[in-house]
Amino acid sequence: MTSLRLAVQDAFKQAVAGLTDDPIDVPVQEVPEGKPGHYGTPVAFMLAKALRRPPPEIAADVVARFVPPPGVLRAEAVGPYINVFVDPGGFVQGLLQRPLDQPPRDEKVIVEHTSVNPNKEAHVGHLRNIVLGDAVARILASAGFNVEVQNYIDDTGRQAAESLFAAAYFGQTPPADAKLDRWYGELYVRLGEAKEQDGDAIEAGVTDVMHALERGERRDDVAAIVQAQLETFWALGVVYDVLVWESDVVASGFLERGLDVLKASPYVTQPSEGKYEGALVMDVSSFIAGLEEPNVVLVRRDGSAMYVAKDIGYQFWKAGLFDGLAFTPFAEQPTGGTLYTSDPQGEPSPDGRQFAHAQDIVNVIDVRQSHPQTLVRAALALSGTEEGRVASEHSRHLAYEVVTLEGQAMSGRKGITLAIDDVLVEATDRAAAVVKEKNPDLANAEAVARSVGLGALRFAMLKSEAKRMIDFRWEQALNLQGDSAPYVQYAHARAASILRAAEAEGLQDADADFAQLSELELGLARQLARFEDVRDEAAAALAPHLVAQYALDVAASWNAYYNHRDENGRPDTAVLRSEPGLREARLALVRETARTLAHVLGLLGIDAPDAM
RNA sequence: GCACCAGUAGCUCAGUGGAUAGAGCAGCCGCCUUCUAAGCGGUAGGUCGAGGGUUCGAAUCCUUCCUGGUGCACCA
Repeated sequence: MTSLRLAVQDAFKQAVAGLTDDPIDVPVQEVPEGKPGHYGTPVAFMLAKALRRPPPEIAADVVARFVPPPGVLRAEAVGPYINVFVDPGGFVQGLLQRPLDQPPRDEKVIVEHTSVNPNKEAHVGHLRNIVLGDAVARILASAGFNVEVQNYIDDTGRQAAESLFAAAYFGQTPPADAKLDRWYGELYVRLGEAKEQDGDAIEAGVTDVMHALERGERRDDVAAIVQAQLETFWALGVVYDVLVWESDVVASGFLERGLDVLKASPYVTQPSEGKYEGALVMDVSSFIAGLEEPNVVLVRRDGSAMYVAKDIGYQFWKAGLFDGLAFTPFAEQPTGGTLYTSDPQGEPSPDGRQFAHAQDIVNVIDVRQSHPQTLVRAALALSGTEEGRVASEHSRHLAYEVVTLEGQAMSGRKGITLAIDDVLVEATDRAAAVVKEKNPDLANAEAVARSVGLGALRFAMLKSEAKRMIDFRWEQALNLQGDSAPYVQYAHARAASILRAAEAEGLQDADADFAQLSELELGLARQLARFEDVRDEAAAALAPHLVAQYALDVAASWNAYYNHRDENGRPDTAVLRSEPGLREARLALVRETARTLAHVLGLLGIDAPDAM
């Protein structure tokens, strides 16, 4: 809440305190369009029962007792509501130069996202995961958290083995200029088809490669695929702090140590007879209600661990309960920072960096994995350790719905996909065509086209709630008008253009006369003032769509202000043609608008060009 | 069968206890003698899936039902 709204709330509390002894929460909300006042409260309703009087009477009483804080002109009872009127000039001034990020606080949160199997190129289904995780990480950082982004590399899984084996099976070696994730992905699909004729031999070969992977023998091959995938993620403007390889997690003994902890739990048993004879199972019925089958297998009869068991060790490590992984730099990321990787030859704290040891854990994984994710949290909670219980409570699964392709489910195995690389090219091309048409003389047209195309794409993935299904259609995903990133970017460019002209004219902020500002400016300023609430709510709910929707709101308010006309239909908000004094005050508001728009877009990982 | 998610304007979606339920797209009517029309204004369009309940107040909370999606392996 802005300081002004807090002050209004306090003043209401003071006024209410004389009427009742009970401490009462006083909500302060925006007054709807068309009603008198700017901020208001329905608190009179809440007092009605205790005071046994009608709300409008109480509202009048509260108004009589209300002492306006600085910046507030007066309060007025509007029926049962109590509304206050704000001084426009003071309000705008209070907004200028406000910090848009929370000061850093000593609370670490790990965001695990992407985690694409290292055997194929990423498609638009993965795009949602990547963009969502990246936006959440940015929002959490802005809300003051110490954020560590992890990308889990499942290098011992079946998929990686299949792609590597496919190359050998078909006798292929990658051409020098091949993008390896795509190259292996195509072979992976071909191998799937070949299984129908030659299933047994392929199965044997894949198994051999899986064993080799477990021994760490094909690490370089997998790393080459990971490198190729990273090129795509970097092109999206996404960066990571550390890659965590499954083989390293296993080799570090986290699996065994996790299992040792669990074996001491009363919920974990190894039946000597029946359906689960010889397996290690966990009874999760006390954690998950309504299960037909309360037992979950952690370790198979043959001694091999299930995914859930492996993940428990990884989650324990994230929470700082296990140590022992070593790290080494993997790459310098073009968009900033060193990317580290787990590596048996590395060191525990390279360059003084300490990984894991997080208080909060966010796992960005699609909704179909909700069940196994719940099992992992159940295992942590039922481990019988206090640390496990805490880790369970502080880990959240950010579940997002799947992306379909023109109504069809995507499938890497069947080759029904749309690669991010291809979508990026198309997005940039479409944006470039529009830039050329709208602004043929634009200096850095190519860079702007990239920002606009990528922005449109990211925005399409973020503007709705994560639990909403997305059907990818070109026209919608690359929409350059309406509810889209380019709409917001354009609003920003417009503001930037005014600021450039003002600078060329040598206008000085010091000449601003804020007293000349009116209701017109206040409307826009109130929109800007919502930012802190939106940011903190989005961080708490892991909900970037709130930020995206807010970006649209700010752009719309600014565009409405920009185009405003008086009763005679003449523009009455032309900043640079305003009277001196008013002109500079308006300019300050425009600067604040541009700053807010750029920052909000930044939280979504979207550029804000100064011209387009 | 059990569990989770969704159902709001023709379409795609915002809005999770407060004031006449909002936006984009599609439709219709306007606005560039321009601080960038990738924009703005207006108009039309809604039994907020259905029924019951809680509340001064419900799209929002509870409950039953309907429809659609997903999940319930010694896979991940």
